[in-house]
Amino acid sequence: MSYSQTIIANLRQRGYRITSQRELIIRAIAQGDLHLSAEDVLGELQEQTQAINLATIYRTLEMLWAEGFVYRNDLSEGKTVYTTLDHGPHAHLVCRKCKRVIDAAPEILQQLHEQALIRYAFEVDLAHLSLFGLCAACKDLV
Amino acid sequence: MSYSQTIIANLRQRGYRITSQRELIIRAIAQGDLHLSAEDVLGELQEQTQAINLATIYRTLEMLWAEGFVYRNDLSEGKTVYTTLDHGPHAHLVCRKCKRVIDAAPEILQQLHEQALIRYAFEVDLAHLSLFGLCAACKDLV
DNA sequence: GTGATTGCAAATCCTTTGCAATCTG
DNA sequence: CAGATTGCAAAGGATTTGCAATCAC
Repeated sequence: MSYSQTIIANLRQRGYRITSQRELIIRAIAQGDLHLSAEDVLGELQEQTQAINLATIYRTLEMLWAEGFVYRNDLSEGKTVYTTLDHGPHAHLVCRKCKRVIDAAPEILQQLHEQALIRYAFEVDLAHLSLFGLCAACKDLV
Repeated sequence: MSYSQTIIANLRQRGYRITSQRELIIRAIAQGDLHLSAEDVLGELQEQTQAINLATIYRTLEMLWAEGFVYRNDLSEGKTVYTTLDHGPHAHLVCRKCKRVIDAAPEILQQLHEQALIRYAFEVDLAHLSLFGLCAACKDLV
């Protein structure tokens, strides 16, 4: 069973009605490794000539988040982006000067994850990570 | 020298002009351990009957962040908050269930810091990093 | 059928911007 | 004095909301 189907089955079980809109939105967000904003989802769906109202997308994403099926991240770009839970862990390196966002490989988080577990029995949520700092270009300007 | 004075001296050195508005904003944000939004800062200043335009506060906070004097958190819903912390670098492990905050030793971030530099030439801000996840107690409940 | 969900448009909220007036160095 | 910074008001962009129409169960 694909992840989007898992989500749908669970939602039905919890009493939510599965409309064609919800199905499309869930499929869009569950398929990729991307971080999608509400507007991104709209874009994805419009490519398939499936017109859906933005407000519906906002409502659905909010619902999926509240129900625990997607993560919600604010990348300092002014808009909220969502990802599914099976999206592999990785960090966002957000430059505080030029606002560029670099997706970093998950390996750089390994030791942090291990050490937090060993020292504090704390399980760091790797898919939630946004790290601020300075990118190469901006660092050199200082 | 107080931390706000340190900031001011540094800014002057970097060619910024120190206006009364900037001084007030810096004092407001440097004084507490709180996370303040632009509007919060306005509130603080209005208590002292110091009227400052919100746009100025936004511009100043943005500048202070870009220059590395304040930390910025976009994790809370809706609006951006800022903080200064003059004490040593450390990570906050924030449990997303019970909201408990564990202060972690900076060493657990070492490899992450190094790897981000090596792979992406990205300098991660180590101080006042907030990492979300599950603490020991809450992990066992799941 | 009935209550949940959608679409639409207007409303809100946070943040940014253009520009003339005002200050700092 | 020159250029940086402010205030103001208007613009901008993301997100939310009220309400009638529509759809899932």
